[in-house]
Amino acid sequence: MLKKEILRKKSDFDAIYRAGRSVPDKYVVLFLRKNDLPYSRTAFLASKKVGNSVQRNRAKRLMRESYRLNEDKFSAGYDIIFIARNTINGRKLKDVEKSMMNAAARGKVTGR
RNA sequence: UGGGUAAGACAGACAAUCGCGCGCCGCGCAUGCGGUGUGAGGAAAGUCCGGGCUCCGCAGGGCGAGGAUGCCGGAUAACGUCCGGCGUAGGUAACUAUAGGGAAAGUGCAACAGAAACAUACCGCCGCUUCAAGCGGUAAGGGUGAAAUCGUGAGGUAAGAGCUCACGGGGGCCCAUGGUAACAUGGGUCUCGUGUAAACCCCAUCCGGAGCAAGACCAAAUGGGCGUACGGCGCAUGCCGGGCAGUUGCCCGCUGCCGCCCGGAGGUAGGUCGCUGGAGCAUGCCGGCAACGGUAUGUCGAGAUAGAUGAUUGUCAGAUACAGAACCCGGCUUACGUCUUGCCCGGGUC
RNA sequence: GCCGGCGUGGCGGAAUAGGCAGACGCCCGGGACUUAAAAUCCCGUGGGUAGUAAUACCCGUACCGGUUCGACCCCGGUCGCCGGUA
Repeated sequence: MLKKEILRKKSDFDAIYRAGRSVPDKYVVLFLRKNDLPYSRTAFLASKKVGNSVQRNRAKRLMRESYRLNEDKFSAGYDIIFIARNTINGRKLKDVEKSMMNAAARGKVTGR
């Protein structure tokens, strides 16, 4: 994942939360918005509700890995925020991956 | 074999495939690509103490305020930490805990109860005047309280009282012995009424403040400010003049602009440094009961910036709790899985 | 990451140089008034045990210890919540 593909500006986050759509699922919630760029940008978040720093780190890693394994299935040109829910604790990669793809399909960002 | 107690170790390993941060090498204008090396903890946590480092303040020194610490000796860069002792408390024991200076320097407080809480006489007892009652003596007995004039026995007395004596207990002072010391043991002598300083306070020692979001450097776009280049009138939209450009070359007229550009400053977004080689780690030897110190040899073990260690499968008998570096060290405290060893108490067997 | 503050019944909030915890207001429950309700007035209101009851005892100030005769208060530690800081 290249550096330019990581969301980091507060203005970008605000734009996505304000103008984007949200798609909840069992373990993750997606916020997404078209960005008019030839590539997609992503961010992986886990709030303090998820748990301590070890649990938050693991949640983000599982989401990042799920996205990496399925990156080719996503359409380009979207800003996507992946947010972990506290139900993610103790889950395996396969569960998270399934939940993410489920949400992505309902958000209509897969295809191609 | 059951229970207890103390000390210590580890924190899954290996293989395969996919993937991540950083360093180095090669290729490439570059985004990058390939190779190779390396990559979280014993608590990384809480932020409770102590230092380094940085900025601010400060001539040097002293006094004061405020805060911290508080048996003795040692260790250390320093500490409220650690080690070895002493006293006290708990435990059958191994062992553990300990903010443990000063209450005859002063002040405050001690609710309720009780006569009285720092000086005191309610009941009682004794004596006298005397019917009750009053006056005086008394601290043995009763009663209150967390706390009330040392305990037991004898003498003594009107009744009593350390008033006197014996034994015991506490405290002050002096002496001797052991110990660097705290202190311990023994003797002599004096005297027998509080508690609280994690209440104010006194004494001794220590402390300037803020923190890596400290701080240093580079620095875009847009807007604004300054300098240079444009004058006058008007509060101002504006008006007059001047300059430049366009309108075919020139003049008038008309239109547009009053700058573009340049210089330097500030410093936002962003970036670079600070950023990891240090009171470092490992092993051996020497000194010390120990904490620790000295010395020799070897060695370099994260440095991210939305934040890098993950996923899947297999094997090992089985398998992981608490938990993720964010400037760096020394401690303390708290959370927590497994294993080893010493010691203590009890039970069984020989 | 760093720096501060707070924690008391169901709720908001008192109690403070240590001495009867829960004042006061709201909510809630019961009663009066009313045809019924609202408003108003009166009473009750932390938990447990024993008791027919009056009442008695024990535990309760986020949690765990310490100092003290005695702790919401003083001291140490833990947990949770809130705020500030680029």
